[in-house]
Amino acid sequence: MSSFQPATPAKPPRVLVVDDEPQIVRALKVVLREAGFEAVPAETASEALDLAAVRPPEAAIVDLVLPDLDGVEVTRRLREWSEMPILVLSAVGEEEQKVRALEAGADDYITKPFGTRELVARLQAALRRAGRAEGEPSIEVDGLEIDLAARVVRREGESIHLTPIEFDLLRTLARNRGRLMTHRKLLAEVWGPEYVDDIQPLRTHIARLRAKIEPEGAGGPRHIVTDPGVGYRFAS
Amino acid sequence: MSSFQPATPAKPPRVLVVDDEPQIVRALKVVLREAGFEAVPAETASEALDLAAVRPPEAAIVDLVLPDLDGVEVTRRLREWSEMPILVLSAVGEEEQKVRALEAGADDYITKPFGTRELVARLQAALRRAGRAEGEPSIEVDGLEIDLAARVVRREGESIHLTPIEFDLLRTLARNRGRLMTHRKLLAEVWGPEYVDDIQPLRTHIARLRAKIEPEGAGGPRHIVTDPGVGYRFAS
DNA sequence: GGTGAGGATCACGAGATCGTCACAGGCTGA
DNA sequence: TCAGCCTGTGACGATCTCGTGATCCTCACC
Repeated sequence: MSSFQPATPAKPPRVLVVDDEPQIVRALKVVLREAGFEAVPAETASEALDLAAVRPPEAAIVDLVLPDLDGVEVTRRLREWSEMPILVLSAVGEEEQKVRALEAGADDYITKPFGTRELVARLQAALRRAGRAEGEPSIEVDGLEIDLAARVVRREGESIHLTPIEFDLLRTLARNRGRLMTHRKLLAEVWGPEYVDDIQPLRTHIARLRAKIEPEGAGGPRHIVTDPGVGYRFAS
Repeated sequence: MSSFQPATPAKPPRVLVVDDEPQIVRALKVVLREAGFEAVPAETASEALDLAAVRPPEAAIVDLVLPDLDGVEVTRRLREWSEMPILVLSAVGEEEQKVRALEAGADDYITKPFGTRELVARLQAALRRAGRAEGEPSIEVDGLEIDLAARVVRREGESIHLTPIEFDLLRTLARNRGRLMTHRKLLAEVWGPEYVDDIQPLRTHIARLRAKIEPEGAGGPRHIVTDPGVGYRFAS
């Protein structure tokens, strides 16, 4: 997902628009369509979160003021499992709010009234940034070798058979080695956003994965480390 | 890019600051240093482009108005070879300018006057996108290293295990280092707004946190300082 | 020297979370 | 059809986390 060419809109990128003022939603719908996007409207935070979970959009535009949760909270919840660009809209330009939103993981904070061209330009800038992917080298840590492209894992030179879920799990952890991955992030990445609450299967597969890749005699797990109450981490 | 391993980020990320008004440059220098960055100043576009070419910074903050070329042109030229986050500053908030800057490849457009905390928050948001690794800076104070993105805390290079509440507490204090955090503010941030009066649990967790992060033999706590009757402060 | 308020520390227990296991359903290829 | 593999489920004991309340410390003030 990198080229947003209004020219050939085979499948326009979907943008979640969360605002409880109908006229704003309507206006944004028009503006976005003209810019080559498809607006997916939501009036409340919970509706937005549900929509995003069922079918993740390419980006989200969230009003700060909503009937149930505020925009910052929506940002935080989306960020629990998604890296999608999030733009927060607001009538107030208070600095404290901006900092809160940006620290919660928003990509931009736009104060109303805003020009529609500016909005589109900012959205495209955010998408451009998000699209910059990185090549996947193979990873080697401590006798364990993970070839991401070939989908092969070796320990001490000997290849280990992993099931699809096990490999996805390991890949996700290894890509972010050293970094803590929350349960929700792992579940979203491996199973899909609608599974962010199903922790038990995650536990089971972590156990199976450990049985295959962790060295035998060691005291505790060396590669996949548990952070109780938060998630797992692939030790670097 | 793929080089993670901020492992031992003794070197602060460098940020190119391009502005021909000395007082702005000076102010930004202070702000950036406090936020854990090193400012590399340039007064003209050509100087900035040379500096960036010789030793590419992690990000750039560019004023729209410069003696030789304007900020949009600087953005365009940097974008010819670099993906670094670029923030454009300007006194005018005219939409046309914003669109031009963003379309030229700028990551954000900030209108003066701006709050310094907002600027830092936007810079960090842009870096988070760009690198993924160095987004939220890892804070290092006196042998204690807090990697907010990875959710890892190290003392003397050795990683320390913190429980979720302990980490949230430390993160909140560290993000506001130097600033006094009242009991109520800490409680609201870490436990939630409805717990602002439950001071005793806060005390307990501060004690546990200190036991883990404070150096052994020292006289009193060095990192987390008590302000009797008011709150706590993370010493910078 | 006594007193009191605010803070630090500690041990404890309730409750949440984790790892593990056996089992059953579903899918696939022989 | 059947065997083998993959996956999710539910239950269990083990482990960890966190708030509580008691106790101790520190310091200012009388």
